[in-house]
Amino acid sequence: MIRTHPHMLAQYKQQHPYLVALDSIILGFDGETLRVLLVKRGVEEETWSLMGGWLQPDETLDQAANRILYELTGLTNVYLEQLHAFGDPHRDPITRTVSVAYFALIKVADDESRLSDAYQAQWFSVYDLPPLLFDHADMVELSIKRLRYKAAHQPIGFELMPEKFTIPQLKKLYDAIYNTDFDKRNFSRKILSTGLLIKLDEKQKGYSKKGAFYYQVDKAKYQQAIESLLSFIAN
Amino acid sequence: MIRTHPHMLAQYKQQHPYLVALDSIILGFDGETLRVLLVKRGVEEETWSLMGGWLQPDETLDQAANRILYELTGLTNVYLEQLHAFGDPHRDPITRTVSVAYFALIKVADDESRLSDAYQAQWFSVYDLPPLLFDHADMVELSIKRLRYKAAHQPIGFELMPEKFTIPQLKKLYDAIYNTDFDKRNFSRKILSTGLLIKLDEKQKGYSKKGAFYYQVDKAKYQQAIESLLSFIAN
DNA sequence: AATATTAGGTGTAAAGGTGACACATAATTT
DNA sequence: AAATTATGTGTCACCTTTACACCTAATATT
Repeated sequence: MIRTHPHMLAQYKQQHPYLVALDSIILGFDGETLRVLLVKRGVEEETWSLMGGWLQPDETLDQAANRILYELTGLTNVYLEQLHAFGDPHRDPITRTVSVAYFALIKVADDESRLSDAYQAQWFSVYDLPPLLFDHADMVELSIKRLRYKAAHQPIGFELMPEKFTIPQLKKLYDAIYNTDFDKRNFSRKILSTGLLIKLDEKQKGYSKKGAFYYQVDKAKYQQAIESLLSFIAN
Repeated sequence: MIRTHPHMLAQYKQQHPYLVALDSIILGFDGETLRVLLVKRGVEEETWSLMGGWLQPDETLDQAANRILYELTGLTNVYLEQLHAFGDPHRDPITRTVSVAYFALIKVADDESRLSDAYQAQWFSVYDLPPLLFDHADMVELSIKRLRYKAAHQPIGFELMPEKFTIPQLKKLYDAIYNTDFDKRNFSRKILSTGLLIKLDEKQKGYSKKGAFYYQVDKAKYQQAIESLLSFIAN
């Protein structure tokens, strides 16, 4: 039995334990700019940082990341994915800490009201960030890369949209993600050809004269698309 | 100063530290089958496992993964990439351990001779694995998915090829990765159209009657291709 | 009431890439 | 000298992508 192997235990006891933290890059889209949610955590009043917390003894990493996200936003069922583990020996000057970064995509509208007051949370443009704690700027940078990479291969952008949205709104999101200006005609054709959107009868009022039709995601098809992506790649 | 903030330190002291391990999924290709290098580590004589080790106080995660890979294979400058952190509370029954898994792609020819004897290392087909320690089977599974995903979008397959190789050999690698049989004519057209290969004058002898020309990777262009992928995606 | 304005939405044609398939070629074996 | 076997080039139909033009709906202006 491994469980009680004496050499094994000795080998374990020689090792140094470290603190394990989780940090979340919470990305949102306000209709114009790609934004990241930053907080002033507890006692670190001077510096903006990512929302984070410690791994508890009874949790998996995913559970911990979800818990921490919930503590700040009150949201569950959020798109949340492990990004990368950061383990530079000096990344946290107080004590050696390995941080597992997660990135979350949320619908800003959902959020607004529910934000916990305890953290002085605020949305910042990802292209104009304040100085951040530790290596959190690296984490944000990597998350943008990951978002660009994924959004190019998977219909992941919907995670940042409200329940109903227009094609021009979605185009603005992709413009913001890639910092460019896609052709509206080709963009809408490409998006609609995925068959993942359901056109609603309702039009958006106020923003433009003509008004654009609202769409919503066909959740069943969307789920299927995300899941079948891997088999699909291999022809 | 954060460094000496009293509340801060108190907060840190309440936390539980855990052991941090690294495990490497070392993938190779022998010309026919995609293989993973497994070991019988130290005292765990009964079970095959991934090569792994503990994070040392002075190392980054990448450094630790490289060190551990070197200990087994004697190789440096290997394609090595962080895969995922695994942190189920009970994944290691002896004590709570968070393991950061890395996946490595190596040229089997390189390896052969240099393998350390200390670990009883052996290559196994990824499609026919023995029972593995802890959650190592999950790690291997995830690494195959990642490899399939990446190889579909990036010219990463070359990492598994020897310095010079033929197009039919490369096709066999892709056949093995995707468990399929690509059309040789379309495959070679697609590969050559990347402009990443340099044709050599030399032909492979012995394997077939006609013999296939050897190619090698244009390393400058390859490096550029890997790096420029992100900007490239956004048109 | 008529016209101008503005953003939404549809259409189209050229160019490029992909997939399915046939055949010529080089070198070894018989 | 003929047969064999895997290499490597060629072609054609089809689909996707790109670039660009114009019509439309609804509000704003005169």
